[in-house]
Amino acid sequence: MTVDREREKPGLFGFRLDGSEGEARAGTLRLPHGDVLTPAFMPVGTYGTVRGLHPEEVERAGAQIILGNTYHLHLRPGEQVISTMGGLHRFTSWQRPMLTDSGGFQVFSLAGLRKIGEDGVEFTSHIDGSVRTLTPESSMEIQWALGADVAMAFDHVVPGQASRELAKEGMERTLRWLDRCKAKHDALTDGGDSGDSGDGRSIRPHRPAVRQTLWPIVQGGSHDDLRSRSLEGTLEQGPWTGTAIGGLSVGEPKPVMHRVLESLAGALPRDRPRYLMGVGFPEDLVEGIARGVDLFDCVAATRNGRHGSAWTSAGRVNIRKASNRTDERPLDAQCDCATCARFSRGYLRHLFVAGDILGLRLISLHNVRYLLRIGELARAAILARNFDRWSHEWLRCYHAKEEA
RNA sequence: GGUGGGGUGGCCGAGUGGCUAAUGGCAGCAGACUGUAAAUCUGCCGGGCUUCGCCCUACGAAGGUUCGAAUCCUUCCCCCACCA
Repeated sequence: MTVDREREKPGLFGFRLDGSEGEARAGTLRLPHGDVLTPAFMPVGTYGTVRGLHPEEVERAGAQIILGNTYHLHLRPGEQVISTMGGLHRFTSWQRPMLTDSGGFQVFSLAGLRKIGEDGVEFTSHIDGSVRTLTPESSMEIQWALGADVAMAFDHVVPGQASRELAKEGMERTLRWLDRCKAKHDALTDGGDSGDSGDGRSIRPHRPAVRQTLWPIVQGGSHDDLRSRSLEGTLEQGPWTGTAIGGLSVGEPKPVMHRVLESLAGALPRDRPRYLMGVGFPEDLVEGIARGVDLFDCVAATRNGRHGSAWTSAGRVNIRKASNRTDERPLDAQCDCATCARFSRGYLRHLFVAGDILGLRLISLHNVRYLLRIGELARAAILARNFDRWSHEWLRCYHAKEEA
């Protein structure tokens, strides 16, 4: 069985640098459920599903790893249910690697529904109004029960325009919480046996044991010195198998994001994957890769897809526009996705106007593929030591279209 | 032929004397969306202009009452229901 073979490997978690050019890197991330070739985009599956898409479609689009969300899965169906059902992989029938976000982003996105304190955060559930508490410890317990390959530290995300004072507070709290996350995660990791018979038939409660790693998150808002202190404090608590950069693309101007990435690039461990959380749009991936980022995730592919907005090599396409009514062309003639393989813009527009879910699905699928392909193209360019030229050309064309 | 009900902006449908160019909804047009409270949200949506304002034309048609009418009166046209 796969599981047993993986156990025999020297390590379940690893990262190998396959090539680099400037800051840009190509690598192989080893996780219990398989390898991830980087740079890579990770589709977001908040509720244990990449919204609207069949896991087979997500696989065929080239996704190597997807996300789940602690807060949302805790509210519904609850980690007990998922654990009883054999863990998130088995529950969702996704057998490739998975990563769960800690709920830290919800501290930011559900700002109107939560109260933050040193111990943790109190949320008023948007589902039934009940009060739910998330702490560094409970986030670890939930993620442990979910059993993704990678668990994320519970962090305090502040808005991009946050004052230095607020950004400092969030950053320092994130460091204190990281200490608690690590202690709790270590305890969980050391505490159990594998709990998994490995034959795939066990219906015992799922206990992921050592098959999960914890990644810390660097915060500090738009302030380079805070970012630097955050990274320093984070690495002191290591070693870690990966490092995440959070609190970007939350309202700050793009040049600020680029500057923060540049300021961190030199100090981030070279032999560990770097994950830029919540990013991004196509241009953000290219800009991020150029600044040393290996992993990305973003809801925009599926959300914008559901809203009828597609990324294409000719610029953004709003499929609902009247100009698409009798357009025979695919969304993007250069795209190799299943949507572009057989559907016209005119038909896709019709599906949106008619309100059929197929339209949402097809454009979501296209957008997911579009971002995954950027990772693949960038990787190939880096390995061919052609990334600098490729990325400049790509960005030049991209911005030309934006202005057209 | 009789009786009753009704005709409102592309469609449906509120409004029964001034705050009405006329609530809503749909359709239409455009925009937003970055670790998902989003198949969502926002703006425009009679015509024209120098468009945080002004001017025209408007609630089946014509005429009337009134300072003022989609709203009241008269006649006509059309639709629906029931009765002959």
